[in-house]
Amino acid sequence: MSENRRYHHGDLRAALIETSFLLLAEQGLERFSVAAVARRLGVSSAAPYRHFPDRARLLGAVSAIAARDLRVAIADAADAAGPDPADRLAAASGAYVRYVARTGAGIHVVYAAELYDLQDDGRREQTRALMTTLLDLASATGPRSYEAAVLLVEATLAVAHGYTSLYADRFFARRSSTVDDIAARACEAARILIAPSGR
Amino acid sequence: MSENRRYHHGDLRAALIETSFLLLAEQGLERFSVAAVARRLGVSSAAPYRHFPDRARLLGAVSAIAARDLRVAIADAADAAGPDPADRLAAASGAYVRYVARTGAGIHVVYAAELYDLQDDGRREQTRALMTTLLDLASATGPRSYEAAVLLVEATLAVAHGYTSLYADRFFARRSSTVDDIAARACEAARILIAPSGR
DNA sequence: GTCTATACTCCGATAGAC
DNA sequence: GTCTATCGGAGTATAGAC
Repeated sequence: MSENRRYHHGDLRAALIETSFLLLAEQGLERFSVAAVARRLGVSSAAPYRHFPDRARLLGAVSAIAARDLRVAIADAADAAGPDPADRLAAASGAYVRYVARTGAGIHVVYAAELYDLQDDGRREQTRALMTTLLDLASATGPRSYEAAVLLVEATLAVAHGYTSLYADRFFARRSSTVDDIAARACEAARILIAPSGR
Repeated sequence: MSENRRYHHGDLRAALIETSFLLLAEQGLERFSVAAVARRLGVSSAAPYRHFPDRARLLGAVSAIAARDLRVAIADAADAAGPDPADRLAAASGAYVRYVARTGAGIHVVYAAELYDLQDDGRREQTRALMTTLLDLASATGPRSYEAAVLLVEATLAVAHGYTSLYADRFFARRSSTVDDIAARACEAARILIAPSGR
């Protein structure tokens, strides 16, 4: 897996997506570029355009996979959290922090404004499934209306995304800044927001 | 105040900072460029470098002013919120949303990683004063340790920054997406986090 | 399917005229 | 203090050879 390996043979399309995740995690969406991905893979800057017509399509593919993996991570965390609906939704907040800290592909990538016009049914499906999973977790916490469930999902995501962004921007002091620490705090905060009086 | 006005005469340094805020609010830190600021002001791309040696220094000046104005906005909101310490700190969350939605200059600008090495005493002073104001508001909510106050400030900022980021990324549905709506929700969420049992 | 080469655009920054 | 002009570098994307 050396840096200079050529991808004459393998599946460059998959490798491009994989390396895009690495670069997103390392440098964020801000500095993401198709050219840097190609460089990292040791292929020419033109090679990616055989597999993706433009930058947005590559990011769209990354976005779809991120939405799917994020949904799975959230579902797994909810299942690991036990039967209490509030605990299950709160666990989604912690899972979000961990997934996005590891991959750099959070809401800002999944729902990136620059991908808004992109026609990509696979991505649409994954983003919708992600939101459905979150709404189901929220609805399970009580006899809430759809609007209330949306608000609760948004609050949970806001907490998770806020902690994740501050972490990515290196706002937290070194000592208390492991991913698991931040994830635990995001989870705890979400738990309080979901059911302030409960527990 | 037309687009084509020349700034031969006036205070270009101040105009550069002012226009930097406009561009940050319009396009975010991601797309901020010195060249675009110069273009907007109708001066050459070289002109800004008579007033700021490089891009980081211009952003540093913006950062210092943002920290100062944000601190004032937060202090004013706290005073308007009344005597209850929890209400006062929660009001900081709403003030953050409103200020950053208007100016684009939030934590990610004030504490931008790319400005970390910047030697700028004025900016240091403003960022420190901002944090002091927040820590004072947090400490007033109860007999907390310094560490607990830091955690509370971080939670308040995480909520505010999360809502603000989601708003900036156009994540919220059109209908419920006025700045004041989002600010109110951030304030309410912060209020719950600060004193879940209170009120 | 990947390459080299290239065109285009944008940015940060500098040199020197006025 | 601002200008014009320019350099070096980055990125997106395309054309055409292999």
